[in-house]
Amino acid sequence: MKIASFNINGVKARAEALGRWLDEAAPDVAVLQEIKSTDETFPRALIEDRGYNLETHGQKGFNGVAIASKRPLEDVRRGLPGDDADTQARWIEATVATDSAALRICGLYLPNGNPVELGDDGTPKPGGKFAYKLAWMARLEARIRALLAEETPAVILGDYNVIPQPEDAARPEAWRDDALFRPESRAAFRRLLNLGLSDAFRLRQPGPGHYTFWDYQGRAFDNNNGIRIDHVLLTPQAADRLEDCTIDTAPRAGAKPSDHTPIIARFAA
DNA sequence: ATGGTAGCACGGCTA
Repeated sequence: MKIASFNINGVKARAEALGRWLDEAAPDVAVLQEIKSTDETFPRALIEDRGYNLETHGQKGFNGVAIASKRPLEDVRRGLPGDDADTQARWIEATVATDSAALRICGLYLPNGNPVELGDDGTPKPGGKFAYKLAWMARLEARIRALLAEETPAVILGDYNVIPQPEDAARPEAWRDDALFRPESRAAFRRLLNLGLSDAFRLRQPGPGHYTFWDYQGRAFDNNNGIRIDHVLLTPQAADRLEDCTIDTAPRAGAKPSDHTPIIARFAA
């Protein structure tokens, strides 16, 4: 059972690259971020013709998430709870039946948070993008607390837009004041782990040099000047079933790539 | 110091 996350940076621009990856990696479930498409304009045939069920949560121009699954998707929920005024499409979840137990899949595109704007007291400026990021992370924490209380296997994966540790960036000093690496962002991410979630990739692979995003500019991929910001977090019941977790760098090296590359977790049954 | 790249959609924002 392979479950993948891929920030595709525009589903319409990625038809060839995404199709190629689905054929080669053949994930059972793929959560997609930054589809940059409405539900109505999503090129569904790209996914469905390959035998996937598809649930989308899109918006025009920006953001947007989706779940593709070879098995049926049930109990689909769109939007992260906790703020009815939030119109950004960044969260979708659904249940996938497996041979052993049901898996809750939560796909997310966490706000970038730049530019970082702070008030005179050093706290995030209300209404700013950094404050929105941190507020979204607080809502995420609340949703994860509820998932943990259910004591069922849940996989919460996507583009977290957080560099957890210095070893997760080729040049951490370049990110020091960035919303992806600010202490507030890292602390909020750590709070999620401290609830009892596991970072699937770090359960299997320690050390520096493992990235999921390389900027389009400055030959960043050729120089492996990347950051690890796409993560697969597991409830304890999901971690019990983890077999491995790998970053698939092949799509980033291909033609007309996304600036992210997929991360894939494999589970028993 | 500036400009370097990309997507959406066709102007400017987002990353």
